[in-house]
Amino acid sequence: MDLIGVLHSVEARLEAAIEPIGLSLAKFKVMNKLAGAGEPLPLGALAESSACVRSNITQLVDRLEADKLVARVDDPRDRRSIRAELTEEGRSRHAAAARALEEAERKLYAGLTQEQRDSLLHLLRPLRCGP
Amino acid sequence: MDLIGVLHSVEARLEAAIEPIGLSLAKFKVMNKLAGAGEPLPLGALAESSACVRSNITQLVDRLEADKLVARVDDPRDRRSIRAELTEEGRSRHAAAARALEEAERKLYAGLTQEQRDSLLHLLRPLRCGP
DNA sequence: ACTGTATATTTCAGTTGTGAATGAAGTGCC
DNA sequence: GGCACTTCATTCACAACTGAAATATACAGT
Repeated sequence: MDLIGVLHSVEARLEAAIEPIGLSLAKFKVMNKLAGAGEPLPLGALAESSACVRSNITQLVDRLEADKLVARVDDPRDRRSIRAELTEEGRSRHAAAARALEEAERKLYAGLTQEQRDSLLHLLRPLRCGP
Repeated sequence: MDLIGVLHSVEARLEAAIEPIGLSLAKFKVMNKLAGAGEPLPLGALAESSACVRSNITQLVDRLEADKLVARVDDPRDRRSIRAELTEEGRSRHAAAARALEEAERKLYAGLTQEQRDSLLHLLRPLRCGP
């Protein structure tokens, strides 16, 4: 149960790192996928790669669109599909947040040697996904 | 999978373990403190020991009260204060959830030796509560 | 006793998540 | 072509959280 405490404290630290940029971890994760893809992505693909429900992405993109960080673009080939695209402002805010997160992650792991980080991840592997 | 991802999946497994009992992890944690104290606790004390904001406890207790698992009792010594108390049903549901969580935790750690569990917790310690 | 000030809870608005139900659009089969 | 079936996104209602503002009570100091 202590694992959960660590989770929330780590998340809070990362969240705090990008708060001055006006982004949350949830918003950053979506923007990060868009930046990585380099092209507009369908909302369903975002939901799947984020391991969350579609309606969650709908609402996140709603807020990102209100922030003018992403735009919805229609897909001419499949009129059901709607793709999300980073705006110019979105790209620069994402870049700033990525730098801040890198720095925060560096500080986070500062208490561990590279060897310890590796064995931490190795020990965690058997915990993920049910038996 | 990264650190955050693994820890979220752990949380989801624990959540799933008590879902059949009709409890969430958030509700269980509050009830666990009440069961541990053995007496009604002020909502402010619950908020502090849960490391969350007071309004969150207000709403959690609202839902627990609607479920008839917890009751609000007035404090005659300080009429600002309201204390939460487990009902009979609350006590038995808490006991059932505690057993289910123990079992889930046992399964969770099944892939690791006792030695590995110890070193996992030891490695996680420096990640909490940043410098 | 009165006037601040601090404390305890609540209320409200907003973020992030889930799951069920809806509507719109593609796909396959007869 | 018409029908069922799936897939896409959205809407709605709710859970769990935060933080700001409101309310009620306690407890000073004067």
